[in-house]
Amino acid sequence: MTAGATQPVTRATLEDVARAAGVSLATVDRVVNRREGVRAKTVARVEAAVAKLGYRADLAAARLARGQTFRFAFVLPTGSNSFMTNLTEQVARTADWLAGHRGFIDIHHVDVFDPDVLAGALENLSPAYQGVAVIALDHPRVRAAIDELVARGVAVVTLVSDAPSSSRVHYVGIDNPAAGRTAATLMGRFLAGREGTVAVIAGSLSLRDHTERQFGFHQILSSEYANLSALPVIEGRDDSDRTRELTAALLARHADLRGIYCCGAGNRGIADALEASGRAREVVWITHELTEHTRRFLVRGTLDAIINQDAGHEARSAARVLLAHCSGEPISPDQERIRIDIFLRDNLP
Amino acid sequence: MTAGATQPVTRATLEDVARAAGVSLATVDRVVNRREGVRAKTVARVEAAVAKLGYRADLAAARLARGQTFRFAFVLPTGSNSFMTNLTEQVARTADWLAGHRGFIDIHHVDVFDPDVLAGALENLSPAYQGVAVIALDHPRVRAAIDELVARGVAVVTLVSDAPSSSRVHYVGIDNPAAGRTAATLMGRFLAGREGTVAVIAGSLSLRDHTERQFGFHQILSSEYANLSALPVIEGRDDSDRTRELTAALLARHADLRGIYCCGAGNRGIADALEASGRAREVVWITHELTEHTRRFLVRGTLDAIINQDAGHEARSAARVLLAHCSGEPISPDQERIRIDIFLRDNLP
DNA sequence: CAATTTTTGAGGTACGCAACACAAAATCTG
DNA sequence: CAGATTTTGTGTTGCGTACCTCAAAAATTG
Repeated sequence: MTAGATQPVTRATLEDVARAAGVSLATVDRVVNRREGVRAKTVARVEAAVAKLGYRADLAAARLARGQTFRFAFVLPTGSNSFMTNLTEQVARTADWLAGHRGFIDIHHVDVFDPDVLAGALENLSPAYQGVAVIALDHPRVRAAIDELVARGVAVVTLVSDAPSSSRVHYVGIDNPAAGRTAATLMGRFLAGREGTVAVIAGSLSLRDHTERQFGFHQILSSEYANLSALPVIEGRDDSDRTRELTAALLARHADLRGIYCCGAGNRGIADALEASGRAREVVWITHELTEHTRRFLVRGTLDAIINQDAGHEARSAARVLLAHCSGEPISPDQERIRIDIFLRDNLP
Repeated sequence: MTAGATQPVTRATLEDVARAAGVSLATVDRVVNRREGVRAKTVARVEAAVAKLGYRADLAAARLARGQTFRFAFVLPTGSNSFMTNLTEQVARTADWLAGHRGFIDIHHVDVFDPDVLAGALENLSPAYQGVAVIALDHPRVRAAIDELVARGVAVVTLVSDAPSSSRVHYVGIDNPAAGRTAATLMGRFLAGREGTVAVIAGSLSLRDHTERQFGFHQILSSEYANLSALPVIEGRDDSDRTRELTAALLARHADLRGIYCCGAGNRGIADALEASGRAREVVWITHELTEHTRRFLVRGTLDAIINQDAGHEARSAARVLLAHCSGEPISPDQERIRIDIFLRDNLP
């Protein structure tokens, strides 16, 4: 039958607590906001009343009274691959949402692949920002720039690509080595005992996320799937044309090529080369990031699986974390953990 | 270099808009809240000012001024399998969050597997609720109870299990046929051409979600993987002991059993039987819902993949949808879409 | 143009809390 | 017990919006 505690219809206010505890509003305010100058005995009385009435501060009223506003900068790449375009749009949507909560987001586009340019952008950021989200590069100058921002009291979160040795307060993104391991397990299981070689294509090995994925991939492939041997990593520079040529060469050179793992962009080139070779159905191809292109390749059967990070989730999470950090609220780690999504043809969103 | 529009530091208020449009605060209020009695020309002037200043209502202030509070009921099963226990906890956490936003959630536990009991519970729900989230059963009486609630102006969302023919405003959960298809694709690919039989274990075929998963699974298995033939569906009633015996019998009877797909609960029974048989590593086992148990089986290698729906996401999404619906705000479909997660050993959260 | 209707303005209150000033009471000190 | 100190109470203001009343101005009508 219907069970479950029924709560009061109206919420208790600070005044209710004051009345219940037999003290004044000011004293209750001192207790709840942990200001000093209240005897331990009185604190206990107030806290008892809070517990008894189930008092919860009205966040809307509190925010209004505090009257703080927040300004955040999102530093994103100028580059325009599908994932980054999508991420930018998701950040814009998040900005729209934040605008209703006294928060403003400015999007700054810089060449995040050049450490000096990126570090320079971070150094020149207006001091008006209370928080910064940045697609980081794990480079000394960038690290120093982040550390300096943090030292100035700015909340910095890294987005998609981390700088773990910096003092950023949070990393919003996936565990890239784990993503690589996931790809390797899928590859190994899809190939189920067949012998041959597997190619790994990265955008650039100077990108921490690509390197980490590649590392995770090799780790599992070599330890668990002795039937498969990995070819040396190829750098496609996230460019479709270059990647097409490299893939075509691979296919021509290695008759025993069974799989391709691409841990960066340039997927259109791979698809072209695979389909041109006529071996699209027999070669297992696994790549990252769900875009309109990769979706098409997956549906068509050229692509076998997509490892994805949800850009919308990342944008919202970064904003939430910055907001929570700046207003001293806790975050719920559960909600902010970015998952490694696996998409097959059947579970595409 | 650093580009990107820099926004004003302080947000525009209603007064700013009034000043800019050269009208009074009252008139601006009439325009933004779509009250009547304002000339079209004036409306246009005000709207121009709103656009120019980029005015956005301060949600905190608006909520405070409106002074509305919301009461929602979550109707959850009394049953205590791991997934439902987790869901209940996630709903409790969500309630905690909502409490800060003038919203209250009462959790009602009922036997959702009995249509009459569930319908009765819905019918007897206090009229004080503006919204209800329910793990539905697609049954005429339940449907009627939902329709009546909706007719009374209550926002109803179905959670985890849908009643598509009812007039609920939203379904928070995964696409179950697609989940079944996903499991089948994984099964087919992991078995990569081997011949044999595959068992399907459901909780009960009277549960819409189990039926739908099973349907999706068979659909793909029969059309794409001719090497595998599915055995008749077994009903384990989500009970570990019963499922253990059934699984043990399956293993004994079918030497060519290559895979097990479980679209319900009772996983501990399957694990026991599989491990006792000594065929745990060779039989591909795929199941639903990440729990402490299934996680253990996956890490150990007995279980090969988990199809999951994120209970935390579902609880939060249900609350957000109800809140948005009751306060007339739009929802962002993107954020409310519950994904079909695939977990392998490597991408466990 | 006067009478009527419509539109606009001025002003107020309330929401729940934060933040502050200052006075009153209680407690402690020598 | 006077004086100093700590603790508590009273009171106020403001945040930005919603919603209300009543009067003034403007537009429309006969």
